[in-house]
Amino acid sequence: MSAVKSGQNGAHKAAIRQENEEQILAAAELVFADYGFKGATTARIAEIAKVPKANVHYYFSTKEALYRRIMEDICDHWLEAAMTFENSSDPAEILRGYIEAKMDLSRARPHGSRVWAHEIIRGAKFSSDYISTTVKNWLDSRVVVINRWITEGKMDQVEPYSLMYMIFATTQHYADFARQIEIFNNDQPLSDTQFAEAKENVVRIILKGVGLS
Amino acid sequence: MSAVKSGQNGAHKAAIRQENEEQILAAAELVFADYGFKGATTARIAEIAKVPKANVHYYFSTKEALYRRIMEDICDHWLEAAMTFENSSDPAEILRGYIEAKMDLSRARPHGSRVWAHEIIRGAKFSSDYISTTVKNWLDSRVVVINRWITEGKMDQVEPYSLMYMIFATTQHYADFARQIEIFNNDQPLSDTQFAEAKENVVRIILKGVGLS
DNA sequence: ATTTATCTTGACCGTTTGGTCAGGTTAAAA
DNA sequence: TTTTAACCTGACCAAACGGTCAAGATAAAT
Repeated sequence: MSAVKSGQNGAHKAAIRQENEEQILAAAELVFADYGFKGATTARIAEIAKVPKANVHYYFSTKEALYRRIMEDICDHWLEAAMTFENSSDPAEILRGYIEAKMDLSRARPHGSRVWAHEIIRGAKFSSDYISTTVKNWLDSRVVVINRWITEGKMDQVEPYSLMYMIFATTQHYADFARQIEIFNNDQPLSDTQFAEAKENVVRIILKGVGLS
Repeated sequence: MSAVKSGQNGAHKAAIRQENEEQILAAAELVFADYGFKGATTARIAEIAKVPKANVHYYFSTKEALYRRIMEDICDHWLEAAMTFENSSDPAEILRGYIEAKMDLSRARPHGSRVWAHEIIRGAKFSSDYISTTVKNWLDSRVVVINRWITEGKMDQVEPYSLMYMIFATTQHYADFARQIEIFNNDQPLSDTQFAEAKENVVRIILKGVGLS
């Protein structure tokens, strides 16, 4: 018997596998977030996941396989946030919704954002395909939407890419540079209230900045 | 004789030392920018600097000493840009000048920005003192200036920290995420013209966003 | 009860790591 | 010219690295 109870038909084994994989994935996300792919060590991941190092390699054949799996999970979550950027309805509400979704993602999964940051800073060696296809297609279609809003006179004539980069940068900054923000905030992580206010400030400045308020 | 000629009084030796140190420092900045402190290797630094690995340790006793030196140089350059944020004259011009100075810094020294990003993402293990003293003091004094502008009715009532974080994030994004931007730009680095336009767009959105245009 | 498939892990392997060092070269000082 | 101080580097080392493996433990299937 273990902490995970057996229902029937090998449910116990399946549960053990799931629990171990989750523990290893969570540990890996943290370690990759701190050190990037090259700097991270499987020994440290095993230590945090509280399993022997050999067990990490039992569930994930190589460090690279584990890293790719982490990247997939991160991309899935990013896509979820991206979905909030629809092309119907009111521009201000759409932009607000997307900025808030990205801010919330930075708050809920800060490690994921930091892994992504490492990946891009180093030159997107593992993810350039994903960026040049999935992400680029998504971005280009949003650019079309923004340009339509501009043509329709709904907002200022801003360069859509510059605007999107500003949104990417600012929202992810609250995850990637959380430690710096914490130091400026008298060594205290932003409280839920402070974060909610930051979110509102970001939305307000950007919306007004592009003539949407 | 070597490529570096002797003037007199040990000038040759001094010149050799300077040239080697510069070559090692340039290589180290690049490698630390790619991999962070832990992921970087002295062998790779030596390879890029085109000196034997033992020579790297002759000029810089340890990898950590080399890293600290790089961080010092980065901080010096950041301080230069920070100086453009004066507390006299027109708010719009001051903010514009600072944003442009930070964008130019991202363009001129992208590796430095990426080293800094690694450092903070990992938790500012080497630089928390510098941030909590020099940088925090500078930031807090700028916050006072911005609050004065607000009191004087010169700009909107924006939370100064949120604004500064937005400027940090957006300007540094053009260095740290240059590879991602390059992919979006059809695998071409931003040209000087594109970069100048991006700079102007950032300035325009932020200035208007805080009611300064 | 026995077999089978999965899970577990200490010990180990070849390679890479940061760092050392002895012995050599070069150029400035005496 | 001789001495001295600085520079150079191949060879080396202990520790840490990603990954392997054989032998054992556990639980599902027969």
